[in-house]
Amino acid sequence: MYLLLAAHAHGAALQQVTQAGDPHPDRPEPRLISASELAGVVRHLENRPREAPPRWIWHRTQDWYPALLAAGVEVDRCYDLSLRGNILAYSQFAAHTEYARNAEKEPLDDPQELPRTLQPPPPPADQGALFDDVRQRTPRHTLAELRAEYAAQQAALADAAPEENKRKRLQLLLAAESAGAMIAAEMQHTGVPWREDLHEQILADYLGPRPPSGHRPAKLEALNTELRGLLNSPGLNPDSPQELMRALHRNGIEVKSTRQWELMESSHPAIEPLLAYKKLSRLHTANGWAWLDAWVANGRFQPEYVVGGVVSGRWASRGGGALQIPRQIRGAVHADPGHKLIVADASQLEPRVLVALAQDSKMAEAARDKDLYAGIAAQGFGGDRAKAKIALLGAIYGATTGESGRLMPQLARTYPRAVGFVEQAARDGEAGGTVTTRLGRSSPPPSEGWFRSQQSATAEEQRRAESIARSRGRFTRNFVVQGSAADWAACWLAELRRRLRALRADGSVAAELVFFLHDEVMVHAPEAGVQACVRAIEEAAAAAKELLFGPIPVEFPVSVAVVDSYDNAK
DNA sequence: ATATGACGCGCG
DNA sequence: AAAGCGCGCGTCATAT
Repeated sequence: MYLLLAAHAHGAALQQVTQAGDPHPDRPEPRLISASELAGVVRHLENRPREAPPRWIWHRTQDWYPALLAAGVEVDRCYDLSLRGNILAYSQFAAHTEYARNAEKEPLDDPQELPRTLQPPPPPADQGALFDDVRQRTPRHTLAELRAEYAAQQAALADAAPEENKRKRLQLLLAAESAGAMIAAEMQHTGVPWREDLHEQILADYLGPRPPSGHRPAKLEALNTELRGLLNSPGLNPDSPQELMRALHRNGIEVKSTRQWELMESSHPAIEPLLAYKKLSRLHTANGWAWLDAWVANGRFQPEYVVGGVVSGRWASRGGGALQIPRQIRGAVHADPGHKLIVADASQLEPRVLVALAQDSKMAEAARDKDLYAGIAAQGFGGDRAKAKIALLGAIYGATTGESGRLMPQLARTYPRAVGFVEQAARDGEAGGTVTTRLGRSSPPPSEGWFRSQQSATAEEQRRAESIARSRGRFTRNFVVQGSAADWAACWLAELRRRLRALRADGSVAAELVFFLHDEVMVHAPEAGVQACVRAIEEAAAAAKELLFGPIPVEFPVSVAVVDSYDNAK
């Protein structure tokens, strides 16, 4: 059952449609629901006995789902038309379709002009009078408009490239992306279990007692005093890179920047306290008491995840730096009493994805090892694991200089297919072309300005043009691997959500997904349910591999840690 | 006073 | 040790 949900004057409008997007012949007429009724109606439709839950079709999951979750209502499935539209508008698998031709494509160089086939968004259905003026200014999508959009997307999908299962892959990507949108809202609603007392203890250990706001903590103040003495700069503010640079130069420390690694080249006695200051200062400003006040409440850290926030398909986040929780404070992420944190990580995901994409059977042999880098080292680098890792990551990122660049020929000799694959992606990008992930997410085309930049008259312009082209080549080279890894992770996450919901539904395990970071998930589970969850995580990983690549001999192992505290996970 | 960009550093 | 990719965010400095 496919149910369209659109904002309406005082609530929502609901309409049953066919899979293709036509009004359903049995019940073609829309149904109007007040905002206060909505959660109850959705709950009812989700829980009808002996009936499969509906597939909700809405413009943006973020506009509807948070309010439903707040009312205690989860939904099983949805299509997020906005996210689907963004993929379909660019996907090379659907480039020939009418949908792609009609989509308003803006170059992605300007983040303000992300293409939205449905723009602007309708306001949340449950917002009060505060938003009334906004509502009047932003045209909302009617049911008819949403239905037309959905029908157009379905038509594009039906018309997508059939060869090598590309259509199926694209369909899978659209479903996984929509599942991701639900998961993002659910994880934000649940939040990461966060012990404020443990966080405060960590801060006290590193920085001293909490200072009045606007003041440096004791340990930072002491280091600052020491620095001022050692650098003969009584008024120095080490937080100012310019001041700091001048003070360093006055003392004969000739650095071009104040970056850590450059400072470490010097053996001046001020360097050690300076690096210590920078480290602690970072903790204080990024994840100190102010952060705790702003982002943690009632024992939970509830960041917003932005699905589709990265062109490669990775998620971004807003608020609290959710994707950068530093190791220093991971001890504050702590399971509730009687619960465990299950932290699972897809080992060496991107290199394994490259193996599968390139169908490099030689590298696949190395990937049979639990430690892929060790396998590569044994085959082509005289057992030197560090070298093998640097070489392989360099191939994925497009390293040209340094050790990584020097190791490339050696890697290419042993693995011509894998290296050839990323080289081809780089050449496509350098030529202004587009590359596509396993499931059909394509890189944005270059802007017109990019093509203009490639037309050069003078030798100087030519050099500049080549540098810009190479930079784009590094982007597309990385895009296919990072993006296909994101494809895999999206399927992993969606499959895991399905399994955890099943465990919850049969009453056996009340486990929740609480965190996701590119190739890592965290599940918060009652102790008795840990084994079932670990199984679900591993099964979901195997399912994701099968969905993307079918029965190929490449493993995607996950390493699972069952811990009380996140800092014990790795 | 507020917006913007560079820098530096956290994460994968 | 950083490098080659993708991000968010706090700070300082500068422009408006």
